[in-house]
Amino acid sequence: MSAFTDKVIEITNLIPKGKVVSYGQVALMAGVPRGARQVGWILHQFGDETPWWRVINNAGRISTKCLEHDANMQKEFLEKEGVQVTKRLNIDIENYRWRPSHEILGKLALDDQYVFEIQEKFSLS
DNA sequence: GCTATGACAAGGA
DNA sequence: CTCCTTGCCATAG
Repeated sequence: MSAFTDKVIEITNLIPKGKVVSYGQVALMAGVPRGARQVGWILHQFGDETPWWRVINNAGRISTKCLEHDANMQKEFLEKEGVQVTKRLNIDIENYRWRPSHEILGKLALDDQYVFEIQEKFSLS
C-alpha cells in the first residue's frame, strides 16, 4: 500500500455521519489535487473498511458501477443517515458537504500553506 | 519502464 | 439539463 492509499482510507474514515465529500476533495486532502479517479479506484478496493458511500462525485451524483455495492445500496445508506437522495441519484452536495477543520487537516501531514489553499478553495461557493 | 484502465472533474455542445 | 471530450495520475499487468 502506498502513502496515498493510506491517506485516502484515513480521510474517508474521518467523514462524519450524515455528511458527504467529493472524490476530488478526498484527493485534494490526500495530497494529490487531481487524483480523483484514483480515489474512486481505491474505495472500490477497500470499500469494506471505509464509509465509501459518503463519497460522491462533485456533480452531486452517485457514480458507482460496482455490482456488489451498487448505486441503490449507496442511496439507502445515505438516506439512513439523513441525506436526501432523489430518484435520479442526485444529492444537494453543497448542503451536505463536509468542511474539515484546520485541526483535522493539520493531522494529515500537510504543510500549512497547502492546508490554507484547501480551506480557501472550500470556503468559496 | 511502458501501456491500459478507471466508483472523477471541468468545460463545451 | 444531459452527453461528450480531454486532462489526470496511482495501480496492475
